[in-house]
Amino acid sequence: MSDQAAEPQKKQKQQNQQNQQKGQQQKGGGKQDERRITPRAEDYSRWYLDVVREAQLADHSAVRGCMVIRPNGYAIWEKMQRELDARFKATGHVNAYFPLFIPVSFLSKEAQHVEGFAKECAVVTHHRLRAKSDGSGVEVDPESKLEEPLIVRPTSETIIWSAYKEWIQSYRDLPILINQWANVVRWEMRTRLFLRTAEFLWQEGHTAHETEKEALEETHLMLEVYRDFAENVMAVPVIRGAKTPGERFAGALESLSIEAMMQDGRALQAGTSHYLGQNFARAFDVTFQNREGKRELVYATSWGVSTRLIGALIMTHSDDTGLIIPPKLATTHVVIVPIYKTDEEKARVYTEADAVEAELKAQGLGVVIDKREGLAPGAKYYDWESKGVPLRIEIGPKDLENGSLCVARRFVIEIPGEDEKAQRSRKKAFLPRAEALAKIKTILDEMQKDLFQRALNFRAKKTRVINTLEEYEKFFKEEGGGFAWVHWAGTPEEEEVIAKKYQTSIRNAPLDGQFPEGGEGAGPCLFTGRPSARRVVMAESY
RNA sequence: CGGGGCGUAGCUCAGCUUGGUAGAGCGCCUGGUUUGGGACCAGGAGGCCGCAGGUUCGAAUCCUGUCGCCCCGACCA
Repeated sequence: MSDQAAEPQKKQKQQNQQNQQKGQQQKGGGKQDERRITPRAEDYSRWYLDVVREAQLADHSAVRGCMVIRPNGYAIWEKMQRELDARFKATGHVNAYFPLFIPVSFLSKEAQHVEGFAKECAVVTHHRLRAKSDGSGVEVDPESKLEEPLIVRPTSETIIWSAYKEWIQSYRDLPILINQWANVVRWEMRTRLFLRTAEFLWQEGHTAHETEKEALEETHLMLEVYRDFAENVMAVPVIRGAKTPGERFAGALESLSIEAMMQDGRALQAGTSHYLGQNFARAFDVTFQNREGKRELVYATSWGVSTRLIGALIMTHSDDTGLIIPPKLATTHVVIVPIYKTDEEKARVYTEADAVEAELKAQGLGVVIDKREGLAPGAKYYDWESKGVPLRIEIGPKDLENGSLCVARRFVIEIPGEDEKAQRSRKKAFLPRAEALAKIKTILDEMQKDLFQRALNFRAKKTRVINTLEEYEKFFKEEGGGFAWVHWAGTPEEEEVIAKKYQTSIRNAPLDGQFPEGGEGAGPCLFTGRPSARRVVMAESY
């Protein structure tokens, strides 16, 4: 046990030593020594951290479990916000803001809710510091103890429903369709940048409705908004479905999710939409007079996506060179790298680069000219590739002479067996200037589609309809795993047993229209043999 | 919370076993030569060796305590 635990450390140390030696032996050496990103095949989770670091998306902060989102990472989040917010508004929602702090007593008003979140709450107990008697700094002033402790919101259902109670009297006050952009804190034991951090940014929608039917429709509508965003903006294919009772949001009657497949075959829950029934209305005594004049409890939904989406984005598209940003989420679409030898060439190349920049900006594209001195063009290529910029335009003396532009795509769809050089030449094209400028947007659109198609192909390759336990075990233990479509009719207890045994879990029970060939219809549960009406998706997960 | 590991330059780490002038690579700064896939030369800046005690003529190194971080596990809307 202890040896196993020590193993990765040892490995890392050895490797660092080797790298160091190599570096010393062959100074200024080849690509191998310049490698800053661990290949996915070697260590997927280190690859992930390397990509985040090289693209300067985020850093670990001085606070345990919390990250600093750097400008490159925040720019992606801002784009996501803009796209999502427009979709929320288009479906009739408005934004508002509720407090960061929630009285402890609020949380406990909904029994399941408090049970789900109690173990990961940050608690505020005092409101003042005082100087230490030995002058060595400050300490909590015991005199300043709060009468009732406050928790830092892990989610806002309780504080929001305490407000809704004040707002709702009649069916005429419904529906309430509110979204909040906020940060929340969940004191997670183990964290990973973007995927699970103690504090994260998200949006949370909280709606109140007259009827169950209307609330359920809202739940499905927002799930569809998330699907549309994931697939058409992030280029991440997702499976929509219902969580099992054991995996439901604390306090929900139904939890819907979108699940995406990462490049290691594991599933990532990318968004959730919950039907909360009358649970929170009951907890906060929120009733309204309905059309028949009778008092009734309000029906609720909540739904959210978080900065975790950035993790999904990375693990769906990026490669061993670094980040790949889908064009629709990029703030910089094109980087221009000038190439020159003499000062005279430099002046001419810069003039052309400025002109190209202006023309592309006029098309509404984000453009940067990399005018850094003393960096070889190749170094700049690697730099921008690791940051995920979709397109690069190289402008050199050759282009000035020929009236051409060299347009290089960040990626092309792989052809099996193709070596790196061949792939590179497929990425680059010398095009007549006018044609290049006219085609940039088309190329970006193509790339957006290619990313989605590539992810879809990958998921298809790692998806299996499975009918026997032997096959199931083989799929996950020997064949690298992925999404297994199986029949399930077990209890929550049985679900836990299976999860422990195979390290897999039920991601969701997919909604209609998504079943793979041969995966439709009823059958016997894979684990218990009991009859099951439809298949669920099982996978290892993040 | 249990088990393991690590704190030395901005980053990755060596030095510690056997105490004696603080090191390497990358990065950074200056100047020059370079520039179509990770340039080179020369010069330079940068350290309370996590923190607090102790042993010693002398501590990055030995001892004690403490704080922090990472990994494995448990936990995880």
